[in-house]
This record gives sequence, C-alpha cells and structure tokens, in this order.
Amino acid sequence: MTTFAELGVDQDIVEALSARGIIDSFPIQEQTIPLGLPGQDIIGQAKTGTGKTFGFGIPVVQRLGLDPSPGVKALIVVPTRELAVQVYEDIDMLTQNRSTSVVAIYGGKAYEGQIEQLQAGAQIVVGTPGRLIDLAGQRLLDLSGAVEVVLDEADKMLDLGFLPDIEKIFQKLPAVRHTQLFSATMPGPIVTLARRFMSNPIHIRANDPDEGLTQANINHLVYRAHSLDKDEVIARILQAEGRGKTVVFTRTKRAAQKLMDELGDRGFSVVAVHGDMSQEARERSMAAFKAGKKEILIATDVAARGIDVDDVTHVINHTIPDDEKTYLHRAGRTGRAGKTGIAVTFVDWEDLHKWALINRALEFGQPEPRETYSSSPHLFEDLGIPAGVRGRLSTAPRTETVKTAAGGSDRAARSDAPRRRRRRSEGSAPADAVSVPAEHGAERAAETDGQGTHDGSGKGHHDGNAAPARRRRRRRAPRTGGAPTVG
DNA sequence: AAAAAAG
Repeated sequence: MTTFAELGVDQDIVEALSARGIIDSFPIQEQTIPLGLPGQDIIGQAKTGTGKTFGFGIPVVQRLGLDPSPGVKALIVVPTRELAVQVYEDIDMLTQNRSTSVVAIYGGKAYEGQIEQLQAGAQIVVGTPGRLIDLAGQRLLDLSGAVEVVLDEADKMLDLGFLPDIEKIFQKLPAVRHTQLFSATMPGPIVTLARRFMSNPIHIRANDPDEGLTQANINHLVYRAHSLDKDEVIARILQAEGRGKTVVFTRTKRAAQKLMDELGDRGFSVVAVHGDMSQEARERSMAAFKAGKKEILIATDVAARGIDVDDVTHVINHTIPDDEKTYLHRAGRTGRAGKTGIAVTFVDWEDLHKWALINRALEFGQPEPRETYSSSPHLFEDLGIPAGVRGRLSTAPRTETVKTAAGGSDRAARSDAPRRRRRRSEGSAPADAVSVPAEHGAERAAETDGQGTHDGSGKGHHDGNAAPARRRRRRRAPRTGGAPTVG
C-alpha cells in the first residue's frame, strides 16, 4: 500500500487524513492523485466504496494551495442533497489544517446561511445543480473563477435529467480549468459526451480486469417475489441477530413511505429518506442512520448513489431497480472499504425482464431469480441468519389487524419482533412471555411522526401519509406453514 | 415511468 505522502500529498492533508484514521490509499487514489495534482483532466472510474471522493478531492484542495484570496475557485457538483452534505464534510475535513473555506450549496434549505458563506469568500463549493443555477442567476454565486471542477456521479450528472442543468453550469465556468469526472459506472456513450467538457482527459479504470463488474465482497442474492409476502420476509430479515445497518430500497416515494409505516407498526426502529420529505427530515434520517441510532433506512434511489455509511451489512431491494447502473450503486451501499456485505433483491412477476437485463449486463450468470417462499429455510441460510432466530421467527404470530379506537394497545400487540431480538441478545428467556414496555409504542409513534410525514411546516402533505397507511393495513390470513409451491 | 433537482 502506498501512503498519501508517497503520492505527493501535502503534509497538512496527510495529517488531516490520519487524524481520521485514514493512512493507506486505495487503488483509485494511487492512480488519480498523481495525475490530478499536476492538473490532468480525469475520468475516474472505480467500484463503489473504494475511495473516489479523496481521489478527486485531495488534488482539488491541494491545487488551490494556501491562496487566501476570497472567492469560488473550485466547484464540485453532485446529484443529491445528501451527497452534497457528505462530500462537503469530506472536503472540509481535508482542509482542516489550512485556511481554505468550503460551503455546501443545495436546495430545501434556507438561502441565508449559504449566501452568507459565499459572501464571506468561500473558496470551494459543493452543490446540487438547481440551487447552484439559482444563486448564479441571482449573481450571488460567481463561477467565473472556478478553475477546479468536479462532477461526482458523473454519468448521472450527464444523463438526460441533469444534462441541461450541467450545460448551464459549464457555460459559467472559465474555459481554462481542471476538470475531473468520477463514477463507479461510466457507459461508453457518456464517456464520449463527457469529453465535450474536458480537454484530453485520461480515462482511469481502477478495476482489476479479471474481476467481474460487481464488488467481489458483496454477496448478491436474487429471489422471485411471486409466492412470498415481501414485507413479511423483509421483516424477518430485519429481525436477524447479527444484522447490522440495512438499507431497503423501493421504486417509489409512496412505497418507501408505506414500507416505513408498515415496519414502524411492527416495532422496528426505522427512518426513511425520499423526495417527498422535508429536507430537515431527510437530514435527520441520514444523521440517525449514520450514527447508528437507527439501523434501518428505507429509501428511494435518492440514496442509491454515493452515500457512505459505515458497516451497512445488508442492502435489500424491495423492488428491483430499473437498470444495472442503479442496481450496482444501490448494492454498493454495503461492502464498502473492503468490508463484506449482502445485497438481496426481490423480483416481482412484472419485473422479470429487468432482472434479465441486469443479470446480462452485470454477468451474474443467473438467468432466473431463485424460487423461494416466505418461510423458506434456504432463504435464511443464504442470508446467514442464525438457526435459533430463524426457528423462532417462523412461528411468529402473524395474525392481526385489530381495529382499536386507541391505537396504543393493538400496536403493542404487534410489535413483538424487535422485543424478541433485544431480549435474546441479552441472553434472557424466550421473548414470548415478555410484554412490551409501556413506553415502546409511544416512543415509536413519536419517531414515525417525526419522519417527514408532517414536519410542522404545513407543506409536504404527500400521499401515503402515516396515519391512513396505518389504518389501511390488513394482512391476509397467515400463510400456513408456508407450504411451498415451488415451480 | 420514477426519482432527482429551485420554489
């Protein structure tokens, strides 16, 4: 392993990194930093969770040097607000031993603080396109001196949804500049398009050629969702002992909200992030998940790219993503920085063609998703769920839909799952005899209410609100013993 | 077609 100092990184940046326990460099960093430092334009491609941010971030910070003059000299554009926050934090960390100032510019937040920081002379801007264009249009953000430019998740930034915004932004940038584009996925046509914004870029692929396209340390499991109750199976996965942080992806905002309500009703400690939530609630969710205060994150594809959370052990695709790129990015929330992870995907009947596409593109060699059913032993074996938990869970009471006037009692009756888990990890008696602590229901209700459904701002009354969703809940008769209909 | 991104 090469140290950062050996790559030519300034001592104060090396110290900032080591203060965070970062000593050794990753392959993408070894390849891009020595080129980025002298100003080479780079298209940098490396798998998820292998250190791309520092691959471009260190050269950006170092090239600005110790120039104290105020004004924007570097611009880093990212596709989501949460990623803007994260990249801002990473870059800010790199500058901790020098005076370079960094600001995050993104929507859903008050203008005031962001404008103040710009007027105070911020030198590095990390932001999302909408707010950047907004502030540039108001002459509150001057990009004409941004000689360091990065598109993170570059293929996303150059796809149809973002391209017009990106073109507007590039029009405001100086012609002579250092431009870097990074992503785990870089389709050929996008590389061609990207060259329009760069001068003689080098395309760096930090991928071992005989490795596959996917991360070797992520175990990919794919099941057809036909003959099983997805919510039920996901609940059981979430009950597993030894499961760490888990991200559950859905296709729509509504589905995310619904699943959060469902799991919340079962007593799981969950947070959600999707575009129908207030920005404040989104950031609260991410902070709780990152800190480990909440172990389950329900998300739309807003969280598919770039989000770096330590020790995510499982990614669950409640709905299969539309294409192989999204699949790769979603799965890549686990198995980061050399750790292992499991990605579980449920394929609905109408989505079989999507699996065919992803399977072919990523060369999984598994043309059909595995057949499984709600209490299938092999499913839980695959997932590494301990036998004891499995046995107990398969007999978990699944009757319900008690309609009560006061939501408290029926809710308590249903929330056996995490109680079980907690008791067992304490090594105590079987949980069936244990009653739910009184405060449990109330605590959870408060959490649910705090997650963006109503944020007190009077807006954001998106469909699929918590309360109606809860009332709507009804479960079919329990699948008796899960008599499989394996095809 | 959905999600994201300004409000």
